[in-house]
Amino acid sequence: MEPVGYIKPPDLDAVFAALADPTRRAILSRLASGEASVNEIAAPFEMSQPAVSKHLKVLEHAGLIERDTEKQRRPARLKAAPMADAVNWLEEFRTFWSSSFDQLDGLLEAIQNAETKGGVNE
Amino acid sequence: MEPVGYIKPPDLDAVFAALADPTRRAILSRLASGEASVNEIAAPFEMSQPAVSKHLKVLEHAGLIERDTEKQRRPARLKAAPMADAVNWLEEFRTFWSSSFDQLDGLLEAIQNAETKGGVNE
DNA sequence: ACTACATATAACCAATTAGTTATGGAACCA
DNA sequence: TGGTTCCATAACTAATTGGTTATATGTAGT
Repeated sequence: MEPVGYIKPPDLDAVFAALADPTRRAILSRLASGEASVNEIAAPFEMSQPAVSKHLKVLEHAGLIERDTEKQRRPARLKAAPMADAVNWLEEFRTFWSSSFDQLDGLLEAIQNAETKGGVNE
Repeated sequence: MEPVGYIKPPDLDAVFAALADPTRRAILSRLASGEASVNEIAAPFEMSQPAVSKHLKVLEHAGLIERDTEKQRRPARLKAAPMADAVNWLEEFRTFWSSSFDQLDGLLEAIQNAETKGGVNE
């Protein structure tokens, strides 16, 4: 049994890998407007139902969806929490893409990092 | 020649795939504290230099790093812009992970989405 | 009991990935 | 000139991925 208050560390490998496929991103977008059955999810895609079931399994494994079991349908519902983990990791780099950092071309970068003890870690 | 003002569409496939590997994320974190040569990057890892060169190629292809050429070194520097594209895509789902959306268990979700015309797309 | 439906699973396949070792080539040092 | 350092490339391999078709399973309808 897990200790009370246990929080599983975000599996960024699985989350980013799940997000790396356009079909899976489309599925997530679809689920943002409500849960859907496998066939409903599969309809827009030119691909077999088992292929979609596989994508759903990848998404579920990454914690990005949940499956229900009602009658013979197994609807999927969005679980966006792991996306927050992904964004949290990316946010550590915000400095580097905002405020036209590229123009400074790494000048401030060196200075700034010389006086911060910490760093960007996983 | 490209038209003036042309903006290449973000290749989310390549960006997310590049981020899906822990070695590559560690490399990006390393580069956040300044550019580094291939050997400097490779040092902390228990893996051959060619393996690291491959990772760098993946990161470069995703637009996440740039390579210089000075003397015989080929230092890599962080280019974080594609991370902003990734975050932008993820931000569309912020509603679903913030404000304890999970507790509501999809109740508000259905209502809210019934009255918004648009949706979350790629 | 038979049929249709919704989904999962198995077996297979081609392409990609992440690593390896071996080698090549350019730049520096003596 | 010869050796060393830095890096890239080639060739190979094992594992993973994303798809297929065929089949199995559970549920519902008649």
